[in-house]
Amino acid sequence: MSENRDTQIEIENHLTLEEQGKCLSDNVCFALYTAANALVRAYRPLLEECGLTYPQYLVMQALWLDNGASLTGLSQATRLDLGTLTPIVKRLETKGLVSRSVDVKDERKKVIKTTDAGLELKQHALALKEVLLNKVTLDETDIGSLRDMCLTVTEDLNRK
Amino acid sequence: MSENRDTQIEIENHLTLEEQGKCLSDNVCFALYTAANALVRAYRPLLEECGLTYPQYLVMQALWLDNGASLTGLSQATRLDLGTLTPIVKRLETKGLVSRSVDVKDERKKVIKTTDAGLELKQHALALKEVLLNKVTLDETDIGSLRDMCLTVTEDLNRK
DNA sequence: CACAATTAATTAGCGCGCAAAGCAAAAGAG
DNA sequence: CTCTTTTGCTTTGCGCGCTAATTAATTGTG
Repeated sequence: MSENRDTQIEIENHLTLEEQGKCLSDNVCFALYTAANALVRAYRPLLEECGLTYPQYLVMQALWLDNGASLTGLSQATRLDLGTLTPIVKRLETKGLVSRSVDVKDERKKVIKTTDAGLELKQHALALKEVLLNKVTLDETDIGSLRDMCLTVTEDLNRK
Repeated sequence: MSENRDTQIEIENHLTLEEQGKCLSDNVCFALYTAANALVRAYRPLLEECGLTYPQYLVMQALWLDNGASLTGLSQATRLDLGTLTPIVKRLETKGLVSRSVDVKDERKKVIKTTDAGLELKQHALALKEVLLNKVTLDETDIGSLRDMCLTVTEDLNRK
């Protein structure tokens, strides 16, 4: 029985090569990937009220916290690539939620500012977070450690 | 002091409308979204050895566990939309890793099978998971609860 | 001061991820 | 057996997310 248990541990810990479980759900990677997709999918109908997609919502949140940020600044805040960010911010500009101007001190930089309309969205949009979190059956403590573990994973994977 | 503490709790628990923190990292949603992006990004160079993207890798894993599945079956296993899955499987077919044939019992269904080349990838590809997990500083227990919480979130958000 | 190196942002290209619309095969209903 | 409904898959359109290549402004160097 002790040997049997050792074999189990061996399988669980690193010998996942051959039959690492009976379904994809046994993988953290799959679970993480799927949860993020589910998140965006669940947010979609809610954010539609504000005319935003989830990534656009992220950018707006970053601007509500730091209005007038540069694209590079937004890239660091949202952890989105510049090549991803440029078209997102352009779409926000088209919607009249954001203004893009050239930084007078450094003409390479753009200054992104929320318009009045963009600022008006803040209350409504941030309230949606509660709607979504209310669907989740995890308690506050678990939510907190889920967040922290995700941040750890992100940091670990971005290093090197 | 007691009143002060109540205010704090009020802010943390649901009054996130006004200043819910100083940065996006305070949000589970952002943390989850970002971790999934980091995951795919970190997997990219590793999976390149196999000529796979992460979603393609997911489909291959599903097939290694259940060869001959239908598209709908793969959709349930991978939790990916059919509209997402069709082009992915076609690309796998183009790469010679998968075959697509019509189910003789029900001509609406497609039977997706791994080719010999697709089966040969299994050992190499599944080993990459360890390479990636070794970068993560969380211990086995935390990885397990991260996985479980992600699965819970997915289930919660997919309901209704 | 000229000139290489760096930095900020844009663009093109590819592969998702999903909603919506469409189509053909199968199952149900009368 | 016809006719509606359902099921399985495909296609289109749009918005990411990122890599790689490009452009322009700034900084660093001799």
